[in-house]
Amino acid sequence: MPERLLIMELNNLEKVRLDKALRMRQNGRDPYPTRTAVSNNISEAISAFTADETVEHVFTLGGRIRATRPMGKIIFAHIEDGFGRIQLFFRVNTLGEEAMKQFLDEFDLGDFIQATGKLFRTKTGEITLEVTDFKMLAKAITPLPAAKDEVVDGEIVRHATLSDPEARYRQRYADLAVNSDVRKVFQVRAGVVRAIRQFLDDRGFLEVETPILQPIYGGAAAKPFVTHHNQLKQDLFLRISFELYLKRLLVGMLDRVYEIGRDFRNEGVSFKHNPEFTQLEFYWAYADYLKVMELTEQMVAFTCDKVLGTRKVTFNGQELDFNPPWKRVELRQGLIDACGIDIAAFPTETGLEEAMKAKGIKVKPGMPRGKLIDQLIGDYLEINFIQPTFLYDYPRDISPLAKNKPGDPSTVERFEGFVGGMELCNAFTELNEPMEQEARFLEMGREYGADDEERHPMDEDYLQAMSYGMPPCGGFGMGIDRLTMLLADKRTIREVILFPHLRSRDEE
RNA sequence: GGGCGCGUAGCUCAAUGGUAGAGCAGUGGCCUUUUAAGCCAUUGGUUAAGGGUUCGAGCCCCUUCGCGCUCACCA
Repeated sequence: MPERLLIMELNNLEKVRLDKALRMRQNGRDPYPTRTAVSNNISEAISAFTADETVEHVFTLGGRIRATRPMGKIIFAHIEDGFGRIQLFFRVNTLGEEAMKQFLDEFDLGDFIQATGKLFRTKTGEITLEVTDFKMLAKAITPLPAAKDEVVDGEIVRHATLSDPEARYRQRYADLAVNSDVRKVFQVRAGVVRAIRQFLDDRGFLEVETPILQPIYGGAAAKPFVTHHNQLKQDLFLRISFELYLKRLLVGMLDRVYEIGRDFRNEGVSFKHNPEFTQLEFYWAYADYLKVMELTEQMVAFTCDKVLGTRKVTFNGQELDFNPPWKRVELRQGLIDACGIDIAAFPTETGLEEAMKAKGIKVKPGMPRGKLIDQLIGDYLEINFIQPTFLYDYPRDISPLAKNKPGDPSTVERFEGFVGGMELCNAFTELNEPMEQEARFLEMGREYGADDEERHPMDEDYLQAMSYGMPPCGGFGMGIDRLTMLLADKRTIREVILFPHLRSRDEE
């Protein structure tokens, strides 16, 4: 075994632990054995014992040492694995003095240990493993960033545990090892994805995968990340949405498709934005945005049932009720009620800009009308939609992929879902007319200008696909991270992403 | 990118411009039903990094790095 860890300058605590590992090896004990004899996880052992305490239960358990209480001739300790926590009881009568000394000399908090013995209850009633044999499974050189723990009312209370957000995100492994509530967040997250898959699979949707590396990006107004294929000498973009590829599949008669995957947007980070995030999109032939609205309510309610067992969710100190139907607010009327501006009365950006200025709203000059409306939504509506709410019927000029509302050329059939003051999802009746789609692309090109990174590039192959005929359909996109935030009661997206993006540390 | 705040021992936190401390962890002892066990003793610091003011800087000033909040940006 090498006697150093070259990547790290070891502090005193780490040197002591490394010395212990080296000493173990010298004494013929492997601090990192290849195999274990673990028979069950801790939760299984406890369940078996409580099911029938009259018979003898012998287990070999593995886990990290979380607390030790040596008391001379006996030692109490707690170990924890991914499923539970249990007390160990070491006694000189059963183990002998040498083994007791070995435990005290070689084992530290955070080490992985394997312990064999039978379960019993101490006189305070705690289920405990009386250890007859034990060995090191993996020595921890760096101490876990936590002191001891205790159990108060069934909850594990870790004292002086890692709490600096930067350290927690950079060393998420330590955060997870030490803060079991963080582990729960990611169980919720996995449950969300599992529930959504089940919901869509049950309704005949086909899960597909489309390119992440795209020669032309589209489907959203966002700045892309750029990369390069060396051999093909071709610039490629990391996708900003799946939309244009998934809708090509409807042309190909895959009538119901969905994808859960990663989108990348080269924009600022915030409590609800991470440069890469997980998105669900589905497309549904022969449906429209009204049907999608209903399916959305059902899907989210189903997810709540599966993951939390309730549709009433506490988020940010407020109770959210995910029972359908969600509140429905028409965009134009919603803005009239919220700020007194009727966007239909201002068909040009200059008119709308004047109206907003008249209300004392700060407006950056030269914004297209769509962006002005977007600002109104953000300022007056989004933050106030705490309970699940659909905002519907958007202006055509901020929705280049959505289909016109019949009889109203300035409005498209689009809705966004808001919960907890935050946009959760976005959906529309999909534009399936190639001539109109081409016109929209050209308009967007004019609106933003050639130098605006957010302009929609013309995707000629997408128009080619649509020209083969695309069935009428509804489409939908939702941020998985944001839904997880709501169900896990986390106010920042970084809490629901295992390794959120952080600036690189400058190491000289 | 702008504004405000923060960065002290492995972890959690103290410290009027005047000798950098505590609890836990660690180390050495005592202790056969404890549970943040207890008791005695004890190690541990380039106060994020660099520069400046001062007799003297963790504290005041400047620069840099990182993080947080917020504004801007963000279909």
